[in-house]
Amino acid sequence: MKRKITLKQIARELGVSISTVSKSLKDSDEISTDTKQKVQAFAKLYNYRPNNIALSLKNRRTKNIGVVIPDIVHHFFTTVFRGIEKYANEHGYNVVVCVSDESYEKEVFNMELLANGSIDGFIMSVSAETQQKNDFSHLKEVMEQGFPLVLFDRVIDEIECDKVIMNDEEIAYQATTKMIAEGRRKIALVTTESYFNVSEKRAEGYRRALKDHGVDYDEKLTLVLPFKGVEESYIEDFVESKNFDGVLCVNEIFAVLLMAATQKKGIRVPEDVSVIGFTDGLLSRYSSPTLTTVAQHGEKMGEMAAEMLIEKLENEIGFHEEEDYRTEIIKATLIERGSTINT
Amino acid sequence: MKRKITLKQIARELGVSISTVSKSLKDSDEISTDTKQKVQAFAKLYNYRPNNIALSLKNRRTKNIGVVIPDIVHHFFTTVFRGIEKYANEHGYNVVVCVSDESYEKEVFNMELLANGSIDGFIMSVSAETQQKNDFSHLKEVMEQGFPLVLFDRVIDEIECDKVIMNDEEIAYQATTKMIAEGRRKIALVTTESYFNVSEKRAEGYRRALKDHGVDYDEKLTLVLPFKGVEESYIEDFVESKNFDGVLCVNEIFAVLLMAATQKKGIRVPEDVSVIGFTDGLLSRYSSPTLTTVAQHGEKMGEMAAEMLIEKLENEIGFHEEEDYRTEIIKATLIERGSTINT
DNA sequence: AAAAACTACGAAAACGGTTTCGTGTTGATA
DNA sequence: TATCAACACGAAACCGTTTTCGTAGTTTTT
Repeated sequence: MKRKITLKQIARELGVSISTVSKSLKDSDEISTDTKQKVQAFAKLYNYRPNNIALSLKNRRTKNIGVVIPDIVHHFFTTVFRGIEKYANEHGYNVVVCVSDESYEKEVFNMELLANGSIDGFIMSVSAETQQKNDFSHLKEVMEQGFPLVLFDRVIDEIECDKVIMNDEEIAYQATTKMIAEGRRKIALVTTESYFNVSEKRAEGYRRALKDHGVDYDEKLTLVLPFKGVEESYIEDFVESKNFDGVLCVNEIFAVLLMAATQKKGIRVPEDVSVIGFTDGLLSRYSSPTLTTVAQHGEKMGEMAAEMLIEKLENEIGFHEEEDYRTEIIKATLIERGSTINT
Repeated sequence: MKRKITLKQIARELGVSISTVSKSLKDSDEISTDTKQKVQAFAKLYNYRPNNIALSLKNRRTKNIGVVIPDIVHHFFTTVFRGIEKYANEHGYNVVVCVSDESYEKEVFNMELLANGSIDGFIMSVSAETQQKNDFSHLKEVMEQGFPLVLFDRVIDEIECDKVIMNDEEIAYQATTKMIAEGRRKIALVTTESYFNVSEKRAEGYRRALKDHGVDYDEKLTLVLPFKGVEESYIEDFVESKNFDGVLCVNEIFAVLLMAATQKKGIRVPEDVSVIGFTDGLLSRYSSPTLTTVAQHGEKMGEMAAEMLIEKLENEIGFHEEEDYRTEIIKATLIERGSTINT
């Protein structure tokens, strides 16, 4: 167990001062070529690497970014995370992840922990419980302490900071419009209880599309499912009792369940009913028929979020002009597969 | 932008020394009750929290653990990660994640980065490329530097360290046996190119089950698919040209693709063919029919790995007895669903 | 009343770096 | 020859803690 070598040890070994070693390794021209070469050779031999912790303390920056997300076992968040990690890594940052598990308390706890020096800034998507409670003091707190914050997907209007969101309303509009173009006139919506502003946005796009194209909006054709613990019977009952020829689902699970329910009843997809979902995950790609779905480009969102955060971090070093916060919109795209009639 | 308050500031404000403040906050009995109360009240008022970086430097431990995995957009790794994060968080550790993306170079690079003080120990699953190259010097390196290492799933026999694996051979044996019990006699295997020891283990279990039950092993009934870029036609061709009444697939994607191919050809699952996969992800739960599959209990693996690592970390503080490395086996279980005939 | 023992606190080292500011030794300049 | 700049390096402060050890001042002991 040989601990990593330090400047002090090199200095002692070579009979010079710590400063000389430090400067030599930075190739400072304060030091003679001779000495520099000697030090550099020695350092190389012993595979010297500066200690990150010491650097962090000195520089007051850790080169770590904190990611706080509600869930990691979830395709969308996973892809966003992938984008963050990728961009961060390419730019010399490491990523510390905390999962809030949709809990307000864990979210607050984790953020406080990270804010005690572990990271330079936050990227997060707030938990369901936090959205319900409508309490964002922990976010304000970290911002006041000078931590840059980038919110993605589940963002908070009342917090002023950088944000990355999707064009939920618009893409739902497009998806609905596509079904109308196929000739569908009785289009259903399967959504979740909506303290999620994203679900709400999607519903709005859906309704606007109906309205714009002169299709009647029937609120009975909207099925609202609970956030946790969806039972298949909810969907089967809906399929049984309602009459529709198109469905927009706010995630791919609902879409696949719905396809299974219709098919079970002998209703064919896409001949009798068109189905469009959200999230381009495994389910969409491998269901039968394959699912036409909204690709959210999570990885791109993650990269964008990381880019915005890192830009703030690097600029902070310079002077502090007026805060200007951006909201970037990542455009979702509709991927046409087998559950709709493609033109 | 009010930076966090430090001991020094409290000391100055209260006209005492830094040591006194530090001791007061630790409720040391070196300090008079009076002073302690004053300091504690002040610290509370200004919400003092010790700086993690300074603590790390002082204590030579970061309370961070490094997780290096090949992929995060992958159900199994995601669940393992979830387990790690959960256990770590409950025990006061944060988790830094690096994704190797199946690349040897990234794996080495990330580990070196993390080893410069960012973390206290590693949990990892080696990349495909590393397994191919058979070069594990970076693992030996970090171990020599005194970092505890826990390997999971894709472990390396030649590295001596703590390990967490699944009983792949045994569960494949069980799965195959189950199909034999159903009366299947022509059982196929769909697997990946096998520099993955896990795939190999599964194949072994499959073969042993056939042998033990007197079923002929026909090597033509084994389909080996590439690691990346599987095309559906490979599977369809296999279904077309071979004759089988049961299939064991080493992951759920292969299983779902295979079910789709058979159904397309008019072969029914499970009436004509039983199908069993690995990984209890969304696909297995929402496919039609639902898939009988091997639940790998990734979360449990993650928790176990974290537990083993943290135990090593906390014990290190004491004295260093003989190294004793454990290999824990997480028992996979067979989840019976609609793609097999359940008894 | 002198010695011993507490009490309550501060100075300083240490963790591992970076960086500013001397300073002794050269060689060149006036 | 006295002065000065350049060169090459070292001392020390600093980042924010913890912890050991020293020490005034007070109290107890003999």
